Amino acid sequence: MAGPHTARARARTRMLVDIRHRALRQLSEGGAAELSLRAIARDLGLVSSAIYRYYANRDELLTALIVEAYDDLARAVVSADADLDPQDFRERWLARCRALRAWARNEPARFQLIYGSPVPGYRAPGETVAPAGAVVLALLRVPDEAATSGASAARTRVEDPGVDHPGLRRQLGEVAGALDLALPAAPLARAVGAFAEVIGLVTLELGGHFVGAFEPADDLYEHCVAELADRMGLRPRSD
Amino acid sequence: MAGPHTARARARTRMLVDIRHRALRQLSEGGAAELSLRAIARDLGLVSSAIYRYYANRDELLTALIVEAYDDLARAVVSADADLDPQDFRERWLARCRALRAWARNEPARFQLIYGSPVPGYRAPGETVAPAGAVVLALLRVPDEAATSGASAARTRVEDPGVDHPGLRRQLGEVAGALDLALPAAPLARAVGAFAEVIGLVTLELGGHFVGAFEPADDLYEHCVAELADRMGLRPRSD
DNA sequence: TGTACATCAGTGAACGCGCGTTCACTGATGTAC
DNA sequence: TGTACATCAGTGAACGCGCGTTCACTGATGTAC
Repeated sequence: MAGPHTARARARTRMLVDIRHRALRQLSEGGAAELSLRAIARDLGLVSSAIYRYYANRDELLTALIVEAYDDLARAVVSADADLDPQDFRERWLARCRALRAWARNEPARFQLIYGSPVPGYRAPGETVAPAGAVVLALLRVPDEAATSGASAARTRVEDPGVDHPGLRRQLGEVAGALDLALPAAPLARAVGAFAEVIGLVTLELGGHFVGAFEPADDLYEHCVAELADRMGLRPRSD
Repeated sequence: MAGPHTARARARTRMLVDIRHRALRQLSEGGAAELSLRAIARDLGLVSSAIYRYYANRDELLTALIVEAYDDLARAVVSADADLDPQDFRERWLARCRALRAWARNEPARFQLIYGSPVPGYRAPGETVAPAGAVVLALLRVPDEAATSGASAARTRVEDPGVDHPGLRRQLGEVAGALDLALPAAPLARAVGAFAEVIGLVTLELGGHFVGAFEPADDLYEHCVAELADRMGLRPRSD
């Protein structure tokens, strides 16, 4: 990351940032399909072809934006519980869920970029997989730590019906391995379902599906993520 | 719907259908942002301006496609349990959830049109609200009927913590009124959460977020909607 | 410290493409008497 | 049953716009000796 400290190198880094910055403005105004290299160049006072000194083509810029969005979101979620008691898994879960929604509402275009409709003509390269995983992990880490830390895990495991289907058990095992999670199959499946519900709630809210029904959706979201905490056996102040 | 039965009227109806049909093909190839009136005209062997005899502009065509997508999806979901025992609420819930996913996988572009990122430059008119409600209703009807039919409702209501927040209770009451549901606040909130999870799971699957993890996602989906059934107290063969 | 050469950001013109929408028009279909 | 008029589907040209990408180029910045 250090790189050469010539004036030219510094100017280049800055230009790369400026390009992404203008690109984000465009995203927020018209979605990923409207993203235009020519418009970015225009905004920056450059001739349209100059952009190609920085990004080889439109897809490369999109990939950079997607990776950065995943990174930012994961960072926002992970840091949301920094000031909380690490053993208070329930409050940590709630804080992280709130952070996800807050980020999405603050940057709806970036949320749609990663969890919305696929961008027409864009094929996500492999390099987006790891950053995407970081977001899931940021949420699943909490029930995972709760499970390994004892108390709540024991309770849920007793009455747990388990995961019937062997294919799903295998998939869950591999996911646990890849994300370095210790959660057994059943609670892991439950956590994945919880993640999907969180994404679903935010998607519906941003898509205007709660207009005229849950508006604002604050209380609904709060209620739902609390219930998800219940479902995952996250009790307050486990000691 | 009958209208005049002249040759001209029949030709017009057919043309309207053909236009939407070609539009759907385009959607499935490039998403809503790529939808082009000129391309549709070209496909149909018309001059570009001829389209305007049928749809006043691009937004009007989009609205027609959106309304039709909601209608189709709602119909697919509602009819999924036609052959089942009406009292077997659990199997009916599973059948309807499976139908929603099957429809979405079969017509991903149409699913994204209604639950994906907002179409740039398009502002949904009021006439899309009712059809959108029909889809939610198609899923929530099952736990609602289960509740009014006795058995399972009694059990859940006893140990139910209820909905704390008065604002949310009011919103839930209004939604219940608008959709003609008898579910009390707490189970209704749970059902809305379940709907969000279903939409979230399908969104994640279509968005490629399960690639390399839950692929295929059949078992995960099956497991999650079964757990949602448990959560809503939908037991098999309630009698 | 100064010079010769290599790097590379930015230019400007061009290629070839697509879009939504308007408008005056032709000619076939439908309606009223 | 036949005629006069109104309706309306489809034409073709045009307006004004935007896009991604390539290419040969100029001139400033950086590097090696």
